[in-house]
Amino acid sequence: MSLKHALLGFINYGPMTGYELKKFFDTSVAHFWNAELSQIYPALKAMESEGLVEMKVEVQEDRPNRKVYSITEPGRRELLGWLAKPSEREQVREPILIKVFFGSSLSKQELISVLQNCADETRTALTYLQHAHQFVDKFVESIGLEHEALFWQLTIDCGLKVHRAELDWTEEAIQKITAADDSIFENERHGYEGVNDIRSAMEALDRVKSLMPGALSGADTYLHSATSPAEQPAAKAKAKVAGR
Amino acid sequence: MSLKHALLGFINYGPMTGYELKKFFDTSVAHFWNAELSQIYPALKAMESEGLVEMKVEVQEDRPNRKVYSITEPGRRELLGWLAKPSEREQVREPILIKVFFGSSLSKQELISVLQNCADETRTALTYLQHAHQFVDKFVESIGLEHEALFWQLTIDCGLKVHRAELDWTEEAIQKITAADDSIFENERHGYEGVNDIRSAMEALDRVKSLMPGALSGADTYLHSATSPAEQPAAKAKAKVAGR
DNA sequence: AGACTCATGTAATTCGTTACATGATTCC
DNA sequence: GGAATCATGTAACGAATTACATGAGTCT
Repeated sequence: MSLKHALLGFINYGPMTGYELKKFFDTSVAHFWNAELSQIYPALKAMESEGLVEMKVEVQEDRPNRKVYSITEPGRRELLGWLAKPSEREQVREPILIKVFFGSSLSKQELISVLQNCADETRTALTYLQHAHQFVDKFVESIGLEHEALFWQLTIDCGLKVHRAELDWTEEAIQKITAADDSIFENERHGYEGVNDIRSAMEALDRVKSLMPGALSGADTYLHSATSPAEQPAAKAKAKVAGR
Repeated sequence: MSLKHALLGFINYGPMTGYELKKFFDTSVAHFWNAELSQIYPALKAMESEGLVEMKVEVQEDRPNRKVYSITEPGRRELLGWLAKPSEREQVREPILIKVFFGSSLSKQELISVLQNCADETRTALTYLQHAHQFVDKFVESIGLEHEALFWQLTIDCGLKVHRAELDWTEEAIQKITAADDSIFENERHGYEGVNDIRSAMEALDRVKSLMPGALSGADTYLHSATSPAEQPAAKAKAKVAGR
């Protein structure tokens, strides 16, 4: 669970409230991690009962009281341990790729506008990240946290690179689709009746699989392979080695 | 909810069972969408009761009966409607970027090995996708579905481009970190006491924000902006225009 | 007058993963 | 003899989003 560790990371900068944590999230890691207040408050409570943080109430007259959380020694240890551990990857989920995958059901124009829309959003994201880069520069200068700048900027660089690649792909995809023969679209209206027999398709799958031993063995392996030996209890031996 | 639509997409190829759907998922869209059987079966049941698919039991002697689902007219309409609609983006969550963001707490060596590990995983994913590309070629040839090849390959191309960008970033990050001054690491052991005062940091944030009006306004905007006018009930007017 | 900021939460719901349950057959 | 394939599910749990609730103070 990364949320707790992200919270710990911020609280490690200095004691703060849930409300302030939300602000930090929104102005710094929003492009790769979101957290709602309704998630932050219970998380803090849980972390307190686990002894990772301590809470002190700051009484206020005119506004609601503040609950200020600070990190404890076990909390700091937990944070450092997690930071140094190899990263679990989150399962990718890209609705746009589902649309492209089944694109033969759409008209050429429909598919292109879906992609166009996608490209526009990516451009917006890129602009945002470029601003964010400048923002970090100014912020770091304003408060004197030059030692953090490298790390913060790196996360933005990652977003920029990945989004540029996405945009690149989207534009290329639009070109390829534009250039494609009309007959591959709107399959239903072209008398295309789907795969006549699913079972023969499945057999074809198996045939090709056996032609390429190991090729797709990674399907389930390559994603969740935070395979530090400690976490892979040898007893289970569930690894599907399939052909290697 | 994209899962239902992905299922519809496959069932649109031809009638099939939950078990077969899982196989198709694993050999075709696994790199951008995962689905467990325990999720597929209830989803199919729900879709049946919504009238999007129809089910027929195929009795078998030696093995458990098969429940074969086929798409209905409303189901096909639902699928086509969803495919043509601009795509919702899923919120990105990248634990690795949290680690980099708080990288100043680690030693240089620790951070580098986390990234090294990440690079290795990305390389594995790239290899997988290259195999997948060949796999699709052979499969398409074997069963004669040339009209689908373009779409299927495009989804793999996307994965390849994005992962190459990720790898690129990771390697660059490792270089930058290697080159960085040692003093920015293991901040706690360098007498770094965090941000002395969170409140002054928050003020600095606000100051820089007002210097760059609109710069970070996109934080919440740029992600979930599947802003087809129909879905944005003007009545709410919740848009945080903040400075523009 | 209406919206936004500060500051806390709870409850409901959705989406997804992991674990558990069954049971014959077939492959090594 | 043990594992994998075929074929269906349920139950528990976890993470995250959305909606709902409260209420004073400030900004436009």
